[in-house]
Amino acid sequence: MNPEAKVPAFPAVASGPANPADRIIDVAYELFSTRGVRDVGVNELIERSGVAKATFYRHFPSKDSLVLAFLEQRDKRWTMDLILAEAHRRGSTPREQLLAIFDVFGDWFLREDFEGCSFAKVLLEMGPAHPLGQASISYLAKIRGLIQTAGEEAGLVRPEEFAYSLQVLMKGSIVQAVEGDLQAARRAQQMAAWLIEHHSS
Amino acid sequence: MNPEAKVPAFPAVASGPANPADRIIDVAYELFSTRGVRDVGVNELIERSGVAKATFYRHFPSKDSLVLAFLEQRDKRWTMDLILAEAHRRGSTPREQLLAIFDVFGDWFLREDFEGCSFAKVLLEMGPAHPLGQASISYLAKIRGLIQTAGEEAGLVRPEEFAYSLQVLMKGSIVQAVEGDLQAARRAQQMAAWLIEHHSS
DNA sequence: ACAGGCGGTAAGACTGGTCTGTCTTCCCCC
DNA sequence: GGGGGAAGACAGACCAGTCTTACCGCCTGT
Repeated sequence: MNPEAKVPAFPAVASGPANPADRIIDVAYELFSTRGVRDVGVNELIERSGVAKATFYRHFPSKDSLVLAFLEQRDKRWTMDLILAEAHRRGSTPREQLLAIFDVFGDWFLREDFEGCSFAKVLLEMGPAHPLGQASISYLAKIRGLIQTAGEEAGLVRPEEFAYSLQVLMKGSIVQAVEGDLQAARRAQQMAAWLIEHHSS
Repeated sequence: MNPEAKVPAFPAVASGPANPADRIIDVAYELFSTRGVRDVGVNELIERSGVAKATFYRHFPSKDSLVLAFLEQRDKRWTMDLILAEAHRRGSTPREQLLAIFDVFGDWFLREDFEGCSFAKVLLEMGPAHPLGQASISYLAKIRGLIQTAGEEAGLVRPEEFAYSLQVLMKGSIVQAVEGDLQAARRAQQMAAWLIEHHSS
C-alpha cells in the first residue's frame, strides 16, 4: 500500500472553506477581479484552490460557467456589500447616499488590489454579444436600477435619465482611475452634485 | 520547375498598399479596433494581409510591436482625423467645439463597427503596468492635453482640472455606449455643458 | 454490526486545439 | 547573385476539457 498514507482528512492546501466549490469560487474571485478572466487559466485556478481537475469540472462544466458564478459573486460582494451598503452607511439622506458613492469609490481607487470594474472589463473583453458580456450588461443594468430607486427616494425628477447619467460618471471615473487619476472620484462627485441639482424640483 | 508560375507581380490578396508593412498595419487597424488586440492572432493578420510570416516578423519583431504601431495609427486616424478634426469643423467657437465632441461621439456610437475606445480597451486588457497599457495611457494623456488646450482657448478657468473632468465624461459615455445606451453621448454632453458653465469666469 | 458498494475527491496523464515565433524552401526582381 | 517576399512546416508553450487511477468516508442491506 501507499506508505505515506493520506492523513489530512482535510485540506493540505487552500486555507478557505472545506467545500471545494466554495474554495474554487474564492480563488476565482481573487484572481479574476485583479487580473481579468482571460488572464487566468483553469490550471492555475485548480492549483491555487487545491482541487482536482475532475472536481473542478464536476462543479463547473466549463470555465465560462465559473466566470458566470464569479460575476454573481462580484455583484454580491462588490455591488451590494461594498459599494451600496457602504454608501448607505455614510449618508443619512438619499441624496447624501448618492454622493457618498463617490466617496466609497475614492477609497476603492486607492486600494492596492484595485483593478477596475469587473463588469465593464468583462464586457469590453468579450464584447456585448458574448454570453458573458450579456451577463455583465445585466449586472450593470441592475446597478442602474438601484441608482434609479435611490434617485426616486431622493425625490428626483426623471429618475431613469438620472440613473443613466450617474452611471456615465461612475464608469468614467473608474476608467480614469485605472489610468492613474486618483482624483477621478472627486471630479465625478462634483459633476454628480450638479446632476442632482438639475434633477431637483 | 513549378508549372504554375506565379504571375502576380502584384498582390493576389489584400487590395491595399503594395508595401507589405502598410498592408499589415491596415489590416491590424481594422481587426484590432473592432475585435480587440487579444482576439486577433498573428496568423489571421498574415492571412488577411496576404503576407508571409517571415515578412511580418521582418517588419514587426513581435506582435506587441505591431500593437504599438496600431495604437499610433489609432491616435492619428481616430483621435486626430476623426474626433478632433470633426469637432473642430462642427463648432465655430472653442466652446462649441468642446461640446461638439459629444455630437461626434453620438454619430460614432451609431456606427456598426463601433467597438469602444481602443486605448481604454487595451489599457483594461493589459493593465496599466504592461508596456501596451503604458502606451495607451500616454495617448489618453495626449488627448487630455488637447482638451486642456481647447479649454484654455475657450477661456476656461483651471483648464487642467477641466480636461480631467471632461475626460471622465468621454470615457463614461463610451463604456455606456458599449453597454448599449445610445443616448450616452447626449447625457454626457449635457453634463459637459454644466462643467463648462462652472469653469467659466 | 459489519461488509460491500458508491460517490466525492486528489493527482495527474492525455488530447486536440491555438498561440507566438523560428526556420526552410522556393521564387521573383533588381 | 542577392535580397525581399510568399508559402508553409515546425517548435514550444499554453489552454480547455476528458479520462484514469487510487483513496476515503458514508450509507445501505443483510
